Amino acid sequence: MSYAVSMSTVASRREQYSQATRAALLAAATRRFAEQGFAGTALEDIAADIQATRGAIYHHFANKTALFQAVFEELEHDALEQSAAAAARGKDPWEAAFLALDVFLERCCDPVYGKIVWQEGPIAFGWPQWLAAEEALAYGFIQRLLSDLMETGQLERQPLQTTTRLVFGMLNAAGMTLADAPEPAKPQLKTEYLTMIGRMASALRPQPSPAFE
Amino acid sequence: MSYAVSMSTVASRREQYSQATRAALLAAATRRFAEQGFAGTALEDIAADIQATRGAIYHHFANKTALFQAVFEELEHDALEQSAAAAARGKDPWEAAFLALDVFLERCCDPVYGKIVWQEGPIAFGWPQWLAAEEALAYGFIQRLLSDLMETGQLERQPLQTTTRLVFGMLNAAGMTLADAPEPAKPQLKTEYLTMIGRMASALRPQPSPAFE
DNA sequence: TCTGTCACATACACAATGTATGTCCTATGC
DNA sequence: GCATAGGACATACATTGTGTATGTGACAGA
Repeated sequence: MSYAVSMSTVASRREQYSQATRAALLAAATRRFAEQGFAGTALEDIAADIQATRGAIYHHFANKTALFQAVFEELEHDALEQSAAAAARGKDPWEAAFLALDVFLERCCDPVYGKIVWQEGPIAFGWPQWLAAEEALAYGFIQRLLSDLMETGQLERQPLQTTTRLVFGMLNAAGMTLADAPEPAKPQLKTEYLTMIGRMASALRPQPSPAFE
Repeated sequence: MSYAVSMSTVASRREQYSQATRAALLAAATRRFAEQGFAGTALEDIAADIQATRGAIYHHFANKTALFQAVFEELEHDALEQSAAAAARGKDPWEAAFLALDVFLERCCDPVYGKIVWQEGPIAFGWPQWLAAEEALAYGFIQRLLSDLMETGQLERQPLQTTTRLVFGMLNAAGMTLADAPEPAKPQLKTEYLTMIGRMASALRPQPSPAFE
């Protein structure tokens, strides 16, 4: 190979190896956590997948929860980026919200994402801390979308927190269900959730005046 | 100890003592699980609360999960009974649903119920098994309410499973939030959730002129 | 080539669950 | 009454998994 110095600063040989094992650990942990859950996964097994020992894990991560958090944040960060990109393509706040919703549901059809972020997340962190983590991620994103809708008068001015939590709860349900569903049933389920969530959210439009769109 | 007056007919002295410790274990476990969570509670501590040892626990329950399940089912069974009683007072399916919702939200203001059933439940059982347990309890109850509404033409005939999961998801969010909320904020929050959930559910009423996009 | 340090491996301490066994007390048959 | 069986626990032990402390070999810099 060539002198591929892709990193900003010189990536010394040792650093490269180190980052490679770290990435491998993340990949192995992702698979294990998705398949066996957080509690059901022993760090020993993750290390063995890499042909390493738990020492490697504890060198790179403070503890089991920190490892899970790294996995979690990587997945959720990517998903959020995709949703945000989709939302940006919307011409108005409503279209933005629906585009984001569509991408989100699509993302949840990946069982790894759905299981880790929506099922195992609250288990690993505990619900309150999971919600706290989400405030900076999906939850916060939803809140901003809803806030935009309210500010522009396209959504009835309801208590923002409560509205956000309810929408979040619906997405939660959708995500978990899609993550658990058998592969062939997913497309059908996805459109069902898309429609129904849309209907419910539309109930909060100022004056439903159905004659006009 | 004095010669206690024999209570019910066939309760031998040993059985009485046994049932008393079992009940005490349930009470102690309920408190511990609610305060420290499932994972954060050691069986040793529960036993110590009763001035007993873990042997007593393992005599009455198969394992830690079974103990939690007993606590869980006791709470959820009572809550469900109250909701069902409220629903029975409704004159039509819609009123029944709203009365049940009101009682449910009130019940969630008890942090013990909210924490154990809605927060710790999925943690202790794992989400899929938690949902499976709920199929016979709150989840199943909601499904019957919605099914009634659809059968009588008071709710648009939407996919029942999907609708149920979404409503369940909203109740989930409401329950968790109320369980976590500081005491003085609860009444206000409760009315907010009552209103908003009502609004969203009403979006599924058959509309004379449905708006389409 | 020497040395310090980084990336791990090894070894150990500890906490918690679950199981196997022991013990006392109560109910019951004679 | 007494002997015996079984139930309600307590005690002791095995196992598993996390987290920490210490050791070691390779790589970078001098």
